[in-house]
Amino acid sequence: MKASKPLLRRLPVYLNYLKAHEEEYPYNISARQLAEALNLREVMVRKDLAAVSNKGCSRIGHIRVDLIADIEAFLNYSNVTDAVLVGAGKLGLALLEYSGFEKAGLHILAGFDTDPVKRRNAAQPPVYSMSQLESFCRSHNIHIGIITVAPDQAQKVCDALVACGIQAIWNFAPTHLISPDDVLIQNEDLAASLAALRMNLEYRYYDK
Amino acid sequence: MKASKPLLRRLPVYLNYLKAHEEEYPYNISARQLAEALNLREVMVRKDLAAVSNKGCSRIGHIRVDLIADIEAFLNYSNVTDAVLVGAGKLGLALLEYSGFEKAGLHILAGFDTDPVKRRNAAQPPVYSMSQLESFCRSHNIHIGIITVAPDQAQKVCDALVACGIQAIWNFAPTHLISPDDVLIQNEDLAASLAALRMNLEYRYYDK
DNA sequence: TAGATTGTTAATCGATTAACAATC
DNA sequence: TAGATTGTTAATCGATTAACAATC
Repeated sequence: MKASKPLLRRLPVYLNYLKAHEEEYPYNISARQLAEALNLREVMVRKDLAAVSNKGCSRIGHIRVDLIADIEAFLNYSNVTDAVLVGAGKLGLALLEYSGFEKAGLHILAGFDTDPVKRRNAAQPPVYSMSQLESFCRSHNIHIGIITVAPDQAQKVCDALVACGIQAIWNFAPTHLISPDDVLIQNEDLAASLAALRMNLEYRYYDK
Repeated sequence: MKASKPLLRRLPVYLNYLKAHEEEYPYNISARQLAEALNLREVMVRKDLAAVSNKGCSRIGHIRVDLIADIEAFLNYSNVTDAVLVGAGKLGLALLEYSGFEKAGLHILAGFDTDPVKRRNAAQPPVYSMSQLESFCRSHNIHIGIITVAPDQAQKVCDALVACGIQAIWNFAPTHLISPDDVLIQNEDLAASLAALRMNLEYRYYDK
C-alpha cells in the first residue's frame, strides 16, 4: 500500500508523458515504449506500473487512458487538497498563479503577506493580510501550507502555520524549519538541487 | 572522488545551517549537534562531513568556519558558473532575480524570451530576444541553461540550447526533454514534488 | 582517567535490476 | 506456434546504520 519516494516522483512523470502523447499512442502503450521514451529501465517502469494498475495485458501492454486513470487514482488526484501560501513575492506569485498544481490535485485558495503592497483582494487567488491567516485556515479547514518568504522569516511563518492547524508544509525558503513531529515538512531547496546539477556537470569534465 | 546524489543534496543544507548559526556555534560544532538540529542521524552526518573534510578533531568536532570552507570547496562554490535562462514569465523572473543562486555559485547572466513585452535591456539581469541566444551563449561560453517556458515550448527551447553548445539543462517545465546523451538534463518537477508531499500526508491519516 | 568525538569496517536495509514463468 | 509482453521471485547494488577502535 505504501509507495516508495522514488516511485511517487516517477508517477507524475509517467502521467505527464501519457497525457501529452495521445497521438503517438491512441490506444495502448507498453512499459517498454514508456521506458524508452523517458530513458528509464524497462523493468523498473514495468514494476512501477504493476504497483498502481493491474490492468496490464500481455502482447498489448496498458490501455493508455486506463493507465492514466489508474495513476491518477493512485495519486489521489481526484481528491483535491486545499492549500494556502505565505509570501507573495516573485516566487510566491509565480506559484500562486501556476496552473499545473490544480491538475496535480492542489488548490491554492489564497496567499498571505505582511506587506500591504502585495495584497490583492480582487485577484484570483487573492492575497490577504497575515492577520487573516488563522481564521482563513480554520474556516476552510486547510491542511497544507506553502512557504515562499525570505529565509529569516521562514521559521516564524512556519510556527504561525502550525498554530493554524496546518499538517504539511512545503518550504521553498532555504532554511531548516523546526516543527512538531506530527507536522510534515518538505523542503524544496533550489540551491541544493542546483548544487547537484553543477557537480554532475563537473564530474563529466573530470571523466573525460 | 565522486559524491552520491543524496550527499550532494545534503551538503548545501549543512552549509546553510552552518552559515546561519554563527552565534550558536561561534567556534566549533560536532556532527552530533548538526545532526540533532537538522533532524538527521548522527552517523550519516559524520560520514558526510568526513567525505568533504579531514579536519575533524576528537572532543572538538569541526571548526565551523573551516567546515564551511571545506564544503564550499567540495561543492566548488568559488568556481562560479555562468548560465542563461529561457522564459521570462513569472517563474522565470523569480529565478532571474533570486539572489540565492549567486551564493551557490550560479550566475544567471541573462534571460531570453520570444515575447517582446517580456524583454528588458536595462534591468539586471537583462532579458533579450531569442534571436540573440546563440551569439550570447557562444560569446560568453555558457554551459548551463535554465528552462522556464510553457511545457509545449520546452522541447524546442531545449533543442535551441543544445544548438548553442549548452551542456547542462535545468528544466522547470513539466515535460520530458529529449537531448543528446552528452547533454545533462535535470528536471525540477514541482508537480512531482507536490505529489510526494500529498501522498505522505495521506499515508499519515491512513496510519492513524 | 573517563568521556566525547572522530573515522572506518561490517551489517542492514531498501531500491533497482536480472531472470524467468505465465499469458495472449 | 513464436514472440511480445506481463508480473513475480531472486540477485545485485548502493546508501544508511550499527559497531567499534583510535584520539585528544
